Amino acid sequence: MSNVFDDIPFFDEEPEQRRASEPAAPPAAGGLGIAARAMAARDQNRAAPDYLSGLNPEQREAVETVDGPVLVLAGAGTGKTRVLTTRIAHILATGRAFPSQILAVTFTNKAAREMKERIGVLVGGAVEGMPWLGTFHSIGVKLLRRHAELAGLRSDFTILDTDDVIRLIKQLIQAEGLDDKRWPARQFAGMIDNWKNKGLTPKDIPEGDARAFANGKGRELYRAYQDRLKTLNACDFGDLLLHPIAIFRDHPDILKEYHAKFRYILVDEYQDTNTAQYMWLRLLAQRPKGVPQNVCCVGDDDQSIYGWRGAEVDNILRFEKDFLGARVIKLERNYRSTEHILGAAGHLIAHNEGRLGKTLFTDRSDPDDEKVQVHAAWDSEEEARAVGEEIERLQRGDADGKKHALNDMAILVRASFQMREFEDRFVTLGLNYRVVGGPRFYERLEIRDAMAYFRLVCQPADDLAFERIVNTPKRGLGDTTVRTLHDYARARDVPMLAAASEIIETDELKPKARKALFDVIQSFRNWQERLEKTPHIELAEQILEESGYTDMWKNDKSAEAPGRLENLKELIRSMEAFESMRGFLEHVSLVMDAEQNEDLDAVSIMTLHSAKGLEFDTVFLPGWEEGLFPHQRALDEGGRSGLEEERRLAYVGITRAKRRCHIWFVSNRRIHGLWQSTMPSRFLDELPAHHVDVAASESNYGGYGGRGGYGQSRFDKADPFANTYSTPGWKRAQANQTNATRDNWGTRSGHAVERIGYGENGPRGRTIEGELVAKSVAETPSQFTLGDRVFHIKFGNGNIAAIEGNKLTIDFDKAGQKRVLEGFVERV
DNA sequence: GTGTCATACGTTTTT
DNA sequence: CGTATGACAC
Repeated sequence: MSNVFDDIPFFDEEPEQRRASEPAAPPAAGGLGIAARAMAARDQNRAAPDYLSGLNPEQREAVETVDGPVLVLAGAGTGKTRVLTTRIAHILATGRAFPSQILAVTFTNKAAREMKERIGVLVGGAVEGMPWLGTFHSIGVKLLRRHAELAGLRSDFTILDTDDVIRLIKQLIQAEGLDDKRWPARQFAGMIDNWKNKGLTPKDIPEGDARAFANGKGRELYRAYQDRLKTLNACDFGDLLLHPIAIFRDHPDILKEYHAKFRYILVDEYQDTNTAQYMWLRLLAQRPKGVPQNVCCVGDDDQSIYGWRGAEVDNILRFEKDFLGARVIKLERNYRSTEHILGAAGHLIAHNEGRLGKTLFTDRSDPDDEKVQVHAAWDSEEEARAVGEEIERLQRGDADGKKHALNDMAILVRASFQMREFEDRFVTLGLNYRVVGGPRFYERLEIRDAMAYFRLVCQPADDLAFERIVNTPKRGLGDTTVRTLHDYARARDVPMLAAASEIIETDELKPKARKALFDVIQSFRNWQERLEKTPHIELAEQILEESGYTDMWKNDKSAEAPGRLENLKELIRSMEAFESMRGFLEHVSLVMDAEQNEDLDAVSIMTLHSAKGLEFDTVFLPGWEEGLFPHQRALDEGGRSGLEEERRLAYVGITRAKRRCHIWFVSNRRIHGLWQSTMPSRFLDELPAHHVDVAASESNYGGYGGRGGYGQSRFDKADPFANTYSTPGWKRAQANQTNATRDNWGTRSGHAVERIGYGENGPRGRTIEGELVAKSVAETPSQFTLGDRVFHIKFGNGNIAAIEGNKLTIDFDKAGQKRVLEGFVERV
């Protein structure tokens, strides 16, 4: 392997120097590089390198099958990240490539960071030497900075975030003379995003799409948007992928250089790739016949939950066709969860069609392991209360004698509005919680303002930044002045800051505005001069001081003002980690998250989507009701595939749990301000009885059980007939319970034994027995008949209009037609 | 330019 | 029902 690298063009500064002074192959030992350290690690034990020990056979195969295409189907909790990082370490240790010759792509910055850290641990020391490990977007930026001119940009282009994009589009819509209320900029931004996810440029978009917006001007508007970006020397997120794709396509010589450069390619979360990312990857990974395609994609089709934003599960299903001779390795040994949790999750996901079909298993089996618990509550308030109680019980340790940390518990919801009820409850309880994934640091008003100042100093052509802060703080440069300036700039095709310098020489503006504008220009000239001389942190402070921005908040007497000032300080502090203001800006445009406080012991509350990749000892999954989960809109707009994605989301939720998983559903939930009667989720029906307990004791089926004061719901207080009322559904349900199958809403299921191992039913094996509860139609006839007059606590009196098993459709006198479980009504 | 009223809307989200 | 955004008046 002596001279194989000689012909490889290097683009990295570091290897470039090395090539000039040293042999091309990675240094054997003693060097400072990551490869050298890895090789040293290998040499210590030639037979079985350290880093390979402790891998199971499949993991080891995935690590050691380094040449040729490999698809690793890694189920939840099967050591996916470990495989990826070890594989990289292996490539380095065996001297197959320099760190800079490995392209490793992730979806989130967090994943990239984690991977870097873990490779560092394996190889010893920090991983400065992996310049091409990052997100699709951060690698896209890197590529684009090098070849910007081929995309009609300068290499110092700015990256716009969604907020900038929307403001820009709004301007364009108005410029077209269109009504921006009828054609919301936000919506069009979404459309552009979707097009770009599919790799479509203005000429490629379907005629129907083009017509659907702005009186048929969709395509022109998209084109105008791209033109505007070019004049602004700016990019949106989609362009970070699309521009490189276009460059690779139009310049085969450049693509060839990268082919030579990237000897090994790895992709994480492959099931989440969209069409544009797929195109990008294929361009880089596919080689002429006979040339090895060393590409390794890792993913899990069962965890594909981003179809709605353009991810194509097909990409993973199609891998073997795209890369002929691909080795497919399944990782099914789970190191995370109990067999009950895996059993429940596996049985649920088996209801999906078109899977690649994995079955997670574990050796660990402990008779003390808790089954997955299904709980019922009357309404969402009681749900929050009961979850809070369970959390406190675990915390105190009365459940199993062990005290559990709040950090090991999480509540995973389908939609963020569900969080509020939990937050309210936890505030009253004084229970620490943390909301993960909410509004982010860099999206805050004051941070965005400050960033706009910095952006404009570094990039004088950034008109969006200019418009944002030209009158913040107030300088008497109102709408009219800005519009005049805007038109002036557009007419001459120059950036607004430059136009401002010109316009103050004319008499187009009123003297007052002219003076104010002059001061702004002077300030920016000043700061720009200091950019190279002054340390960026000092400069940042000076900018915020001299512009009057910090004063603006100091003089603000509102409650948030102190917090905003604190955030600005935090912003300055976070700049310390960067060597220049430009470096910082680049980081922020790509990494919108800020670290959470890990020291505090707190329950995590987050959406199921943001829980992917995480794990907790105890997981609470509230809101398993038809319409919410699966979500009605997913059903309406996505049909069967929409339902399957919801089911995958449920699967993701359950598999986050290591030891305990509590699922909840309620009978009444407030949706859009109105109380709605809700049906238990169909996913509950799809859980295997064998691994699930229906917990009756604590909550008394939403307060209906009436055993002791504990479960008293406000229903009991509100209704004088509560006691008599508490009988029908619940008592019948209890009477119908069989030993193995506890059946919660009065439907007799009858399947006592699970006959088919979870996951063994092939793609078409839809008949799955041993479910928790039989399907909607009950085997026992309803005690009600059509036309019966009934009473419901929330909806009052009504007549039965239809009966399906235990589900009644009732025309209520006041509340209109609703579907409710028969257990919740009483004949009058 | 700021504050107040009216109206619309109401999954999931990274980069 | 609650929030977020926009229009309009002061």
